Amino acid sequence: MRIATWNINSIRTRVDQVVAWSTDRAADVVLLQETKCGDDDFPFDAFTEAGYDVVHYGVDHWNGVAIASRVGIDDVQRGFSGSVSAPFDEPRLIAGTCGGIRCWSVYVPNGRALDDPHYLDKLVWLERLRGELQQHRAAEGRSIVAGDVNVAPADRDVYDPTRWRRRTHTSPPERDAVCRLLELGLIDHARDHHPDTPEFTWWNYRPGQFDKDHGLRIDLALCSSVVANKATGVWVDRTARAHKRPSDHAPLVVDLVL
DNA sequence: ATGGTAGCGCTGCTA
Repeated sequence: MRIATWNINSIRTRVDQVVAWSTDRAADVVLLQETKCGDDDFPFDAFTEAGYDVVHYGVDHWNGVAIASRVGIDDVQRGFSGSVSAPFDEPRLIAGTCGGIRCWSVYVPNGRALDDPHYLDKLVWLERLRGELQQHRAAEGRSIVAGDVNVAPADRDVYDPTRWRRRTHTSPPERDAVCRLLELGLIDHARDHHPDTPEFTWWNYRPGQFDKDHGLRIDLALCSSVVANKATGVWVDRTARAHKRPSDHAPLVVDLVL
């Protein structure tokens, strides 16, 4: 079983490349973020023709999350449970059960800047995510919570920590919020497998950033212990980022033997 | 200290 997470920065721009990648890599489940379209504009047919079912949660040209699966999708949840006033009403969360694994595709708010109100929104969003995952016991059984978390959990996940100090993605409150997700019992599988040489998942579009590997590890695959124990590998597919018109993120892949 | 690129959609916002 191969599960991937990938912020694709507009599905309409990259549908061919996403479907081809999923097929070429034989991904069973692909958790997508930043589809940047409403449900009516999502290119379902391209996935269906390739053998993938898709569930999508999008409203307009911002955010948007989806799950593509060739092992079925059941019990779909779009967004948070309960009331969904701002800042919890954006399409940043979708869950479904695929091949016996509860899969969560999450797109955490960026935060913009430490002195911007959206930064506080990011913190409360992460706390609500923690509550949602606790309520649904996502750390138990077979679960994976993956996506663009927009937080680099530690300095080793940043190409130049000094340059990134006192900015979003690295601030202590954001990192504490990610720690609290792990305290549920979820496991940052990529960190545990590559503790000394973290693989970045995002690079600024600015020329040279990818080639110099000036990136961040902000896409995470948080696994329940059952799933982590069945994982045989976790890796970032940098070839996707080398595409002639790539997303600014590369896919993060988790391989499991169930 | 600044600006560099990309996507959306049409002017500037978001990342």
